[in-house]
Amino acid sequence: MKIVFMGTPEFALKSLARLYADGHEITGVFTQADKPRNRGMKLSYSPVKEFALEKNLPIFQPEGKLSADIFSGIEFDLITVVAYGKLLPVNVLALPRFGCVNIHASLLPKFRGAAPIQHAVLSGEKETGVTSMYMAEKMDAGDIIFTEKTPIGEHETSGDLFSRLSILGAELLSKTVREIEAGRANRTPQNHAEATYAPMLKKEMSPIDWSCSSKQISCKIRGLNPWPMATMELSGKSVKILTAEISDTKTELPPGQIITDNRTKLEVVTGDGTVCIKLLQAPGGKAMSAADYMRGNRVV
RNA sequence: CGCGGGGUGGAGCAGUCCGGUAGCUCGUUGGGCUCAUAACCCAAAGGUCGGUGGUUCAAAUCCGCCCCCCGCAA
Repeated sequence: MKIVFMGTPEFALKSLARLYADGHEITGVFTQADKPRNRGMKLSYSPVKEFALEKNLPIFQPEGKLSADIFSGIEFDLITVVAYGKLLPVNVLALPRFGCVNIHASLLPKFRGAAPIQHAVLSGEKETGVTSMYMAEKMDAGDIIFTEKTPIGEHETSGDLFSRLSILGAELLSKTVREIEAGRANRTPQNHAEATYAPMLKKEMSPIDWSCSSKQISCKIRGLNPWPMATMELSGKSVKILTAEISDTKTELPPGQIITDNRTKLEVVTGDGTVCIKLLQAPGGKAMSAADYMRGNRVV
């Protein structure tokens, strides 16, 4: 099958690599324009572009809105989109014979939008997954083809889920394309009434509100990891909390109160209990255990 | 040259502005105390202060260049 692949980050790379490995003819790879990134602000290629370069696939990096004429010189039966970062206008959706297929990292109709994985963790979901669908004009609102579920681990971060779901997503895309080719890909409309939205995360979400429940705080710490990370004030600095565990310490102290022996244990009172800070990262420094941190920094 | 923070015994930090004996909290090792201990007391080992060149009687500290780490930006 001749396929145009559209995607940008690491998450999409797994899918592209899978389609390539499946032997499909990738007639075009669309990815976001190169941007200055990272320390030094050097121009960097997206993971998808790196792969396309390596495999000598034709690369397209249109800026601004997509239009149908960009596709005029390309032969393709299907467009697949995985975390591309741009909306496809209707006239593009109508181009391919087999339609446009998208992999979305949630169990649609829940968590439509840019950050489905993080929001699944943030809201304390027991399970999430990946969905393949025929794309519609509205974002993530297309008819569902297949769904693959996976439980969210008790200690799992967004980053952990990202890597697991990128593989699940690649497998699901592989299966979806296979079934489309065989004419067995049915479409099931979403129940739009149950749709929820997962907007891009913001840095302002970082500070922890200790009046929330321990459970909510745990979800926040895991959901905002690896970016933008949950933070708290510690010895006058904004410190990132990498991992923490809900502890069973009983207390009448007010939320936000720090309980510590200044040596090994660092706990903070929440709305309904306490959480124990395990790994943290001070400004300018590397991640370290709470015990390491307390060797050189006063906490209370 | 995008902006900023940092590199000091095994760990985490202070000392740098204003050059002059390598410091703190831990850890490690040995000893002591104790019914006992991750607690307490005593002692010891462990450092080319990221590298390099320079200034100086003297550099962790001042100046030049280089390396590495972290954050911002997504």
